[in-house]
Amino acid sequence: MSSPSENAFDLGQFLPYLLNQAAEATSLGFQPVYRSTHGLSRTEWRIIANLGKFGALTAAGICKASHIDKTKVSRAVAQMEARGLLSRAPDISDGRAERLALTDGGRAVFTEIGAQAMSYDRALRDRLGGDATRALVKALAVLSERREG
Amino acid sequence: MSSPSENAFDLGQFLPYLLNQAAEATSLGFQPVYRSTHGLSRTEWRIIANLGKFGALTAAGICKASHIDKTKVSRAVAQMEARGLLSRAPDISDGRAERLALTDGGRAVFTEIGAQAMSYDRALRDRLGGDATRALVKALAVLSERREG
DNA sequence: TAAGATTGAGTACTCAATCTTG
DNA sequence: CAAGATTGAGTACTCAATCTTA
Repeated sequence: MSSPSENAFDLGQFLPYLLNQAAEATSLGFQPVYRSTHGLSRTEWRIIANLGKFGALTAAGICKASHIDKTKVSRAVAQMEARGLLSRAPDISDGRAERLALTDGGRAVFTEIGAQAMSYDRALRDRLGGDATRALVKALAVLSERREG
Repeated sequence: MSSPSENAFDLGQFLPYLLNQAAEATSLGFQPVYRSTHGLSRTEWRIIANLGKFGALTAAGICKASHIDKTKVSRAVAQMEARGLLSRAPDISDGRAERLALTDGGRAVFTEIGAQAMSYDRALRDRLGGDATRALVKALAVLSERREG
């Protein structure tokens, strides 16, 4: 009765925990690429990835696309502008917003890290195999749906 | 040629990013249970879950079991002791270590949050279905394997 | 008044250094 | 000197408040 009960909660079978472990393991495995080589934080790398994909965005657009907090984006963008990775221009249609875009240097970083990211991703998918990868991606999409609350 | 290329990196198909999105969505969904109701951080809740499962551990044991950083554990444990959730006792066999265990109050918290966690987990698995859940858990285990490096 | 964006204050995290015991 | 555990300093995050324009 007082021994480890099969009715007791086991963190090791809790999906949010298992998801976090896999997310951290795979994120840490890729971290050296943007961190050691380019001195970027994960937030900065994600902003570069979004600007590289969409071409130009406002800060709010980056927030929506990446689910990064607006204060993180604001501070990261300021530093990335100072480092010459992106440029800011007033938004023609909305005086409150600013149009953010990668500079040539930022695009070069995107191209280089992006290539390594695709290679890293392929390696992960190879480890899983095609069927398991498809099943995983589908499950993650279901779990990522934002519920009202 | 300069339009969004199909050869360019897409964060939305990058497994570490997708894993992070799902991990955050599911973690945030459960957060109110330990945070609002008991004023616990995720680290504190994880420590309770580990002590609840294993009965008693040293700080290093918690680190190994949960992959939480040792300084996080040290500071969380100090605060949890002050709040009466766990107790410390000198380890008989090793004068450097301390044996950590839940108090009656800590066990009550574990029982209550644990029950809600199992319910939350069941709901997630129901959303996925049995086959998808099994495939997901297996894939997460593969991706969580710590690689040398 | 709301939305885009920034700032300030408090908290928490990260990394190295430290203390104690094996 | 290595291992368990804690502490300090610097950085980053979180949440509320603020500023400007729609």
